[in-house]
Amino acid sequence: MLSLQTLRDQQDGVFTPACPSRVVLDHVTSKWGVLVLAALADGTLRWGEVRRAVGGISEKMLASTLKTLEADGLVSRTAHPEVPPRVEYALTPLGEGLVEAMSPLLAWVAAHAEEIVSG
Amino acid sequence: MLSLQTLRDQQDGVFTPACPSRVVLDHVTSKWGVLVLAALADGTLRWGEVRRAVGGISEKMLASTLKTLEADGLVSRTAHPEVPPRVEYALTPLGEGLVEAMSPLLAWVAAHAEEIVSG
DNA sequence: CCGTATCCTCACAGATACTG
DNA sequence: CAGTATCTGTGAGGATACGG
Repeated sequence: MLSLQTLRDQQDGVFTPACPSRVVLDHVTSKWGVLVLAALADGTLRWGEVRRAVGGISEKMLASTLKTLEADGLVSRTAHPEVPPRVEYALTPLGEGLVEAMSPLLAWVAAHAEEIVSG
Repeated sequence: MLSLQTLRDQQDGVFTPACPSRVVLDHVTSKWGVLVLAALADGTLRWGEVRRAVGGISEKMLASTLKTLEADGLVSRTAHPEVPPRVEYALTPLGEGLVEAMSPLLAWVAAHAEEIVSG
């Protein structure tokens, strides 16, 4: 099974406290990051659509989560100069790779959530 | 690609605000949860070994993280009645399944961290 | 419609000290 | 060795109001 030790055998010092992977892991596994990325997996969404798709996220946290993901190069933002304004968010190729890597985790959690909370 | 919508098509209401999967997702993607689980993927570890394997985690957070994971049925705790005390932690079958589902994500983050932070 | 700005709070998290 | 106890702060996150 893939363990921390296995990863470190392949890549020296990975996931040690000072390693950048710790920062990326924090972004990716932030409270809302996973859900926003998964929401965009279907394709481009507008701001309000992301908000509804995720559900329960405040405007402030959506803005901040999208900014972090955009700064990380995982999500792209396209503003259309119209009235009323239209802004669209989509996964970058990098973000698509990440969502694929997250998929088994999401599927597992969806499948086992009931078992765990009732357990 | 696996999206929120895809998951909801298969399982009505999953990952909506009131769904238990949100709680499980929070536990699993907590700051230290991922790293502790990955550390245990190699096999049984003693308290101090987990602490060293993860790196940078305080005693308080290790205790609290292990408790949450144990309560979720993902990690088992075995206290050996010896002096000095010896306590061992291991993944349960459920936890092993979770770690397998997390593996692609960890591998992806390890592979792309540098690329992301350097922007 | 798509955000910013502001204020507030509470639980996450670190540091330190101590115990069976 | 394997924790618990306590104190403290920081910032993630929510609510509300407002602006382009």
